[in-house]
Amino acid sequence: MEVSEIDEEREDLVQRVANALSANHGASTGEIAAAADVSRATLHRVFGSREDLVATVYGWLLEQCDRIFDGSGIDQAPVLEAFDRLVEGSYPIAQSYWMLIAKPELDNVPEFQQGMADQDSRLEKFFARGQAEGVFRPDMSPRWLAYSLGGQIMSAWYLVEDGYAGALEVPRLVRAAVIEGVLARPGG
Amino acid sequence: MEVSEIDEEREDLVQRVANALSANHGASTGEIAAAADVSRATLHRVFGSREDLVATVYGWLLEQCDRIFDGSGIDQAPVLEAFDRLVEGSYPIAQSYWMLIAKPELDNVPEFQQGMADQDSRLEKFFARGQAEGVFRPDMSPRWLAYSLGGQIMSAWYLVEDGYAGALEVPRLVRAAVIEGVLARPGG
DNA sequence: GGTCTATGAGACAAATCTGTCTTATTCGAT
DNA sequence: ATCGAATAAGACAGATTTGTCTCATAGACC
Repeated sequence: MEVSEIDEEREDLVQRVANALSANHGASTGEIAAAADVSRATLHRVFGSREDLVATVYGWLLEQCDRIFDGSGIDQAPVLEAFDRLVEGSYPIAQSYWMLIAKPELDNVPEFQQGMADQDSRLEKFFARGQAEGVFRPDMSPRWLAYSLGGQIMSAWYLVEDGYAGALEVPRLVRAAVIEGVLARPGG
Repeated sequence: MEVSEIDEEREDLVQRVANALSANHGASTGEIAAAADVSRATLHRVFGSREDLVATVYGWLLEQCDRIFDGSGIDQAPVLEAFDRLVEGSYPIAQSYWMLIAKPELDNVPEFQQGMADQDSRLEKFFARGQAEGVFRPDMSPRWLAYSLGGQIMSAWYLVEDGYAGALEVPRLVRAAVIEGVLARPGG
């Protein structure tokens, strides 16, 4: 058994646990284990206590977010191209990431507070860059634009979850709604 | 003690319990009681079991939503006027209402499923009406526009919660972001 | 085949949560 | 001042959850 396979299995497990926790924040270790398709004993062997498990999942989500931001070229790629890649990349973990925001379980863990603040700042800088380049309107704070995008991606996740759109439509829908707005335009 | 005062106190209590549950979905009755500033005994006397308590809060939130929709003139008022009142009215309960969406606790209670489906449909109809009147762009489904607005209001709630905007700015911010979009326009 | 490792199943005590009760206190009304 | 209703505080048993342990099984590797 190779090391990379171990890692892959472990990451798959973390992913499944994250999904289980996202779907039901207060799930017991028994429910999490069932949803992740492992025994409760294995869950404890791998992650330790429930608190450790949650911390591991949170840390993993923050790492995922970092990778998605990196991969989208958020810091240097042309703004509108990065925007599309950002939406496409972050949409799958939208619900899980929202759990980070909504859950106060780890409010007293400075590491996670800092990690989330860093993600927020990075997205805020992206919109500030877009404004400086004249792409985004300058009369709303980059912070609000960042929050707004996050909410749209979350909404798109639920739209797909509820069966009203396909996953492949998400980038188009979010782009149209966020970038262009919902107003009908005589000019097209 | 008059009846109306009893009702007011009860409703205040429900409000505080809703806030406590919104801030921490998995809160124990002890935590909820502490957050609502009553004893755990009173909580049980008033609401019954924990499950009954959650059901009461959920029902109350759905009623609130109905009242806000009614008050905004969602079904008949001029679209853009209703839009502003909708945002302004629903913003305070945004986080609480999101709890309804995110929590599967009452998935097996048809009453709540129906109530939420009704709210969704009502908001969807609003956007369909706006499209029919030529106010909203017709190339995105009303369902997506409804979800999108919900996400924006949620984002605005967090923006205020985190101290990056004042409550009074919310209608303007949401209106600008949703209606007009974030793109800079040569035409202003 | 034999061995080693990881896992699932189940049991178990400790901790936590829930629902109920009793008692004392507070507050308003008379 | 006294009464009565509502509450807070605390105790309590039962249920649930958690963390740990043991044992049996399945699969990888020699």
